[in-house]
Amino acid sequence: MAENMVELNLDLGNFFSRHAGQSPRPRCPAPFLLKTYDLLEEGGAEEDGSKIVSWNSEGTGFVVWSPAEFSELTLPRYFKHNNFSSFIRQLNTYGFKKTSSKRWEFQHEKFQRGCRHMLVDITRKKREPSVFPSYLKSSSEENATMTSNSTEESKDYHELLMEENKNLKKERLELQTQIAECKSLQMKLLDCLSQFMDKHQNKVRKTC
Amino acid sequence: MAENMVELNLDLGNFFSRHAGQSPRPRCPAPFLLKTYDLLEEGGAEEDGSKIVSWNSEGTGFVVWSPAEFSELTLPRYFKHNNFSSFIRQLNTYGFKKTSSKRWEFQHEKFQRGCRHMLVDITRKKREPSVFPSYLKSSSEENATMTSNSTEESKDYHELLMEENKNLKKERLELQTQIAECKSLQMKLLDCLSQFMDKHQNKVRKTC
DNA sequence: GGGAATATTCCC
DNA sequence: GGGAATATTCCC
Repeated sequence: MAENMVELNLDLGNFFSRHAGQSPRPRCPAPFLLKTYDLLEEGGAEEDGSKIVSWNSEGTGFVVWSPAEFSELTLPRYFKHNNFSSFIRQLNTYGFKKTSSKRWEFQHEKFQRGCRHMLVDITRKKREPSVFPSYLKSSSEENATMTSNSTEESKDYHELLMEENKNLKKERLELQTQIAECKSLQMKLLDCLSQFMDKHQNKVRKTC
Repeated sequence: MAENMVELNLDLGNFFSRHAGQSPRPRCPAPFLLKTYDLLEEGGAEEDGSKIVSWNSEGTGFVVWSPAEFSELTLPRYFKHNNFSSFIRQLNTYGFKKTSSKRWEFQHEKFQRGCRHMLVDITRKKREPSVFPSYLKSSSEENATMTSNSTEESKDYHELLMEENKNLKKERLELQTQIAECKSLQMKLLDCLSQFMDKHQNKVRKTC
């Protein structure tokens, strides 16, 4: 059914959110999420009636009933690979949780049957770009000061600093513009003055 | 011929170079380079004798004679896509240069016919992980102060951010001072002008 | 050409 | 599960 769907879902229209600082919510969901959702809608029922992958009974998550067939048959129709582990890696990247030890079931609060629109609320876990390679970081908690106020509500230190810096740069640009205008006006005034000088050379030499 | 070669060239054994800081030379070349080299060895001669892609006559670079066929036939046998532009992007990442405006010819000092072993000397241009999003960077060099003591060893994210923040505030103060001086000078000039006006009211009314 | 986001791979 | 390198895409 979705034979030619693999190359669709180009995320055109992400442009506006991309360079907008703290994009609060992208206009369209990540391709990975759309493909995973669509792959479930399609169902993938086998000839014998068994399923390869499907929503769980409540529609609050999904189950890969046959990882082998899922990898060989389903994945390459939606992605550029047929590795179950790469699929899992993506699920983790987007914050899905494995919710059963007995079967391959995954859930995400915002990934629900019938709620394709909610996918926009699912974002990648952002690894904040650190200057230090992770293997040089101390694993102990001596850095606790940095993460002290733990509530995820308030913007963290980085974001606040970055936001202030962004504003400062904007302000700098405005000030530089002001200075340019100032200097331009100065030139005009000086021109004007020199014209006076020329015309009233003798009389006004010592006025200023 | 190379039907099943696509998934080979896994870079096992790169472990030792990976976590070693400035890995001086990886044990094996990047998959992209091996594939590109191999794809040239294979040749890709057409039925009619024309070539899709080949080494140049000196063996110092290669030419894609038919981008369309190269994209449709060659690329997907070695890579997970059939986009010429993605291939070009990779060439740029590894420092290849387009060496002709008339045909799709590319060269890299270390990419020579018969020298598969030299591929280990070709490395990705490393975007050194910058703390600041590029769209916040001033394009001019006014921030030179920030990278003054250039040794990349010290300073983490917070420190860099705070330092930039501090510098921005200092800069703001300087700009504000400049503006104040500018305005002060303007006032003087205007004063001066008005004195002229007063003194030569009748004569010079239309000079400016 | 290249920056940066997302995808895929590899390893811990 | 997740860090990090490489690959692919998208945009400037």
